[in-house]
Amino acid sequence: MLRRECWLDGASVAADCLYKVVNGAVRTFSVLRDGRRHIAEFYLAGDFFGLETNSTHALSAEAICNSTILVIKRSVLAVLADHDKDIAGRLRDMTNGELGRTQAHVTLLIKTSSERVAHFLLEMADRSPDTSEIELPMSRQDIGDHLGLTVETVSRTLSKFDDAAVIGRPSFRHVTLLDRAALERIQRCERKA
Amino acid sequence: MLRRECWLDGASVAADCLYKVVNGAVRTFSVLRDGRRHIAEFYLAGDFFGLETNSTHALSAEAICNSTILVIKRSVLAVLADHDKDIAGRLRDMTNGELGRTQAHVTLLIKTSSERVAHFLLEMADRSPDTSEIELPMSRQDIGDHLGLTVETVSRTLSKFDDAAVIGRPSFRHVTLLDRAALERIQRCERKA
DNA sequence: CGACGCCTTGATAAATGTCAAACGTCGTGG
DNA sequence: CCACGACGTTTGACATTTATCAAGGCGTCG
Repeated sequence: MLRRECWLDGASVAADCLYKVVNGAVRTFSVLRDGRRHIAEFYLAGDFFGLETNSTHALSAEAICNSTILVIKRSVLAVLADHDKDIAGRLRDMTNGELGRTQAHVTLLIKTSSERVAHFLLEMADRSPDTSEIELPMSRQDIGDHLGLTVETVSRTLSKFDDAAVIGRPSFRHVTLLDRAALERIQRCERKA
Repeated sequence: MLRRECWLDGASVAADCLYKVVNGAVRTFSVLRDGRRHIAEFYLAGDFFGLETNSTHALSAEAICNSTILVIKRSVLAVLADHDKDIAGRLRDMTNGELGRTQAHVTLLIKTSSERVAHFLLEMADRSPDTSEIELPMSRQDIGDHLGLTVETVSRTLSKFDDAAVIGRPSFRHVTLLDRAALERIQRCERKA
């Protein structure tokens, strides 16, 4: 179990283990030479991370609040998977899911700032216990680094949504979805083919 | 075997099969409601595609020149994988590789236009038989849709590289890397952590 | 030779980033 | 308990990047 601000170096530790967020929140990220940081994904309670075993583009991981993390040795998992088809299948499904989410994120990054923020809010809402009340564990900076936007743009976009009564902001880290349909209209994008 | 401009609907066909490019080139893509298109990946001779089995964000595929495609039924593959650990392992490695490439592409999309184009050229060069002579099977529009840029920006960036004697352009679809180090400097970005 | 498609280039506009300042919130220490 | 300071957030003015619109060039194929 790991506690707040524990840090996992992408190059050394991550590839060796699989992790499960028991409670709290984790971000996986990479830092560019010039200091820009990209947050690949946020993982909330119940999520698994560390699935990517590709060595060249390994990500690092950090807890963003007090968190409890379950660590699973890959070597142990491999043995289990060899004997249990169900475990192997679930591993495969998780990797496929991660691939799908990553591809969706790629699509997200070619959109406008409003579309990105709307998508992010809807996604967070869907992952929350209450689908219209969002407790954000991450800062605006984190959101920006995840969406490929600056803090200022994230903040301005949220203000715009607030002005349009699409969301409410009882506090910095707490967002209320007032008009989900509007958000979905803004985030509009994906089509069958 | 499929011929030029054959089209695979992401929703129906793709999830059922795995494909191998015997020769030619294929693009996987999704189209947004407003007409914007995003090309997820280009696949050249020897590459496999159709690994993503995630239903919600399924991609479509198209050949971009005369191509020969090998089609592998997933149901058959599953049976083979059950009996042959080697096949299962290779499937897993391919999926992991795809995940890594997709994550790298996400990182790419937060960079500037020059960095994106430089990265693209280096990647294509590495996948070419001759690592400094690139035959591009795709149009500028395709490159733009892959990098999240407009045709004009792609063209201007190439012209800039040309002016700086970083690349040569004997013809539209043929690029020569004159100064690989410069490209790598431009594309500079990823750091260990 | 001419038409068409693709590519390049230029002028302009829109979106987002940068820089700077003010505001709130929260934790700390007087 | 209140005052202060640090930090995260918001907002504004301005700069830069990239998209958009428009025109012209080049190459290919009928």
